[in-house]
Amino acid sequence: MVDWWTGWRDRTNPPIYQLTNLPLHQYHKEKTMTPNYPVRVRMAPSPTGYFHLGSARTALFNWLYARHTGGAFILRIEDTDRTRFVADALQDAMDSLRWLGLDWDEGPEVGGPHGPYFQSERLPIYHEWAGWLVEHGHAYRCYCSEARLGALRRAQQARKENTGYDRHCRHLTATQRAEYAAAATPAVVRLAMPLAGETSFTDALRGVITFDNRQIIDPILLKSDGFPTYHLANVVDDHLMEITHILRGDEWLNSVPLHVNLYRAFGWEMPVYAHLPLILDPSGVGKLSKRKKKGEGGEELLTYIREYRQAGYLPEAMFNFLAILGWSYSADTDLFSREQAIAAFDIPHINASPGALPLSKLDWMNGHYIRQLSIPDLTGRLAPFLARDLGIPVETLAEDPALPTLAPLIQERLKTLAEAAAWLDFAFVAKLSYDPQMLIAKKLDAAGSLAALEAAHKLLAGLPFTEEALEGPLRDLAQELGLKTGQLFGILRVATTGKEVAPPLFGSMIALGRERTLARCAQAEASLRTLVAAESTG
RNA sequence: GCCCCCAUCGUCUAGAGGACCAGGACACAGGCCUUUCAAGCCUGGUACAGGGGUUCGAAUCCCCUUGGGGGCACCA
Repeated sequence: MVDWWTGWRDRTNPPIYQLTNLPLHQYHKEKTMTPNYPVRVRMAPSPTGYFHLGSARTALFNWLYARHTGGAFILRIEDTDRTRFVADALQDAMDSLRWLGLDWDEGPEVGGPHGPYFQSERLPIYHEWAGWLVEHGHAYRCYCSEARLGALRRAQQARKENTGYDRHCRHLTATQRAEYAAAATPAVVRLAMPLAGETSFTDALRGVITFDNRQIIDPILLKSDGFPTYHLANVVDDHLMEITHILRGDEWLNSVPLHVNLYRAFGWEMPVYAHLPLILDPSGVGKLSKRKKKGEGGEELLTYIREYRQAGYLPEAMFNFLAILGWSYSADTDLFSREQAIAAFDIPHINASPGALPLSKLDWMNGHYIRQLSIPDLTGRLAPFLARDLGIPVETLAEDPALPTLAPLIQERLKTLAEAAAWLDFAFVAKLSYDPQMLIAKKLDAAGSLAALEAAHKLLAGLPFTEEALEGPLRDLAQELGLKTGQLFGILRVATTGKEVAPPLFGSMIALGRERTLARCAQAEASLRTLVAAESTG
């Protein structure tokens, strides 16, 4: 067991979050140093919805940083909002994390020395520290009703002033407080922000950032229902859980000065902050997390990890893709393994600028990883998707001897596993249904196509069903008939698969087997005869 | 409205004052291969938002403008 805490304390390099007057480019040189101690980082999802793509990226970066430094990745559940609680959101988050291979060292189901890891189970801790702040004059109880707050806001809006709390309760006298307390008036606890001056901090990606303290008006720390707000809970827990680095979404940047003042009030050492760039909608407009939007082709834009999983993306592709969302592995490739990512991960190569979700790259990347799969692996992964989309029990499918023959035929054609059914349905239906017109080859009529098919049918009947045995004779036949191979094979393709675009012909026929292939030739001949008859009468 | 962040090909990005008339990837276009579709290989086009500085020298540092994003809850 690594004594990370000692290592952290004993580190000789100055902490990079110390305020610096260095110009940014100089600062960037400094920040390249990777901590010479194991970091403690956390992912803190809120169970108010399914696990989002952006959350997964944040989780991944934290996980990579922990693994890179030999540190710890902690999972903490921020379930302090009782009104937005979603029952299966926690399970979804854990499933998504595990699917991506992001294991946590402390947290739900694994425990750890800093528990509990559910904020709803840490209420006494928040009460204790909120009370401490009040006692020491860094916070105060506020008895303002929501009605008063609402009226205040409307008045401010009417006067076109900035909205915000008027600090009414900050100035209560001791006797007034005693009266409220005696009457058991519901109260919240607010942070007493400095009334003037500035708060600065260093973001590991952006350098020093300074805010005017007047911008933040005494935010609520403890709600009247006894639950903490994010601000209190996250500062208290990060300190108590000995978090050293916070990598989180850019949307938190504006509340850092609040957090800084909380750390100061407590007298606690601050962690290193790195605010990750937001992932924008593929159109580049708006952040991804807002709401379901439509993609360019009007298709649903996937936002939850579970949706990507169901759409047939591989976890290894997703991992790789998520890793390039704001971080660059190297100047000349986007493809890398989990191990390579761990070895290379660093803060300096995280990009501070927000970017659109490059979904076409995900498709390419997923196709790449599908092509890397061994055939047994591929068939194993394909089975649940085919079962789902074809309505066949998985067990039946898993035992189907045709599957290992079919899988390699489409391996290099797939962008997602979910596309498999559309390619392979022909092998799993009793009878094909398709437009007979497709049987007529280019530059041929129905009669000519029929003659070609009959000849091929006859030839096929006497041939062994192997790739080598089929190809030569069929090519020779095309020549004998004075046809291009494309013409003859096209007819056979439609006859056997019912599609003009299908997996390679001979492989498809072999997977189908002699019997079914010949039956489909016969079926196609019947269709063509009808067309011939129609042509001669019409 | 106020505050904060960001700004390189269509998109994601490399870039830490000279190695950049800017490299890679995806996408796109053309070609090769070819039984369809893919895959693969080859080739191609397109970018430092604009304007001022600093410097012998700026994609890189500073300022302004513009554009984009985010935040301003008893949500996280």
